[in-house]
Amino acid sequence: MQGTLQIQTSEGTFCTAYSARGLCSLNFPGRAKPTATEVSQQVQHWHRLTSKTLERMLAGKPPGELPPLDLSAGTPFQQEVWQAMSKIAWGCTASYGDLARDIGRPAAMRAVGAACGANPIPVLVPCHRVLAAHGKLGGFSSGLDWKIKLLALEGIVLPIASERLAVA
DNA sequence: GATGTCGACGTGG
DNA sequence: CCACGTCGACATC
Repeated sequence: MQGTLQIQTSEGTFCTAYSARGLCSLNFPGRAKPTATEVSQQVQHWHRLTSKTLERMLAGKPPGELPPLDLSAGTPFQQEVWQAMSKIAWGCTASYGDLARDIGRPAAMRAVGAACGANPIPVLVPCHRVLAAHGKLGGFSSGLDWKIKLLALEGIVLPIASERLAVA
């Protein structure tokens, strides 16, 4: 670990941690002690990108340039899931089943859900853009209210069951 | 239609 | 073992 830093936002203080490879974790306000350490120039640069990205997203704008993300902490399966997740564009959504199909394990949707919950970098690795099938909200380990807020910021409107029936 | 139960998957406790 | 951020199939009213 190369260091830990904080980001002050209108929503509270986020905590970040960096490895030699890039950003390796991000915590919502209140989920970790706001400690900070001295860091290298390299990490300071990454942290500027992280802060900027977070601010943009909280302002309802697309993320812009991301710092390198170090997902090597997860198991191979989790890394596959997280990588598939990062490919979901801003303002778009996918279901747990979709992700399972993307990584070639159509029956592993439940495991995908578990992997989403283990995501070390929420928001930047957009776990909130993953909904249950048929546009239902699904769950969110760091608090459903965050998921709702983030979706709203991206202009995503949840389909309603009765609407789907009308279309079909 | 609206419910209820079942099995499949990977990981951590 | 079990519990999870799931899902579709099938069974039954």
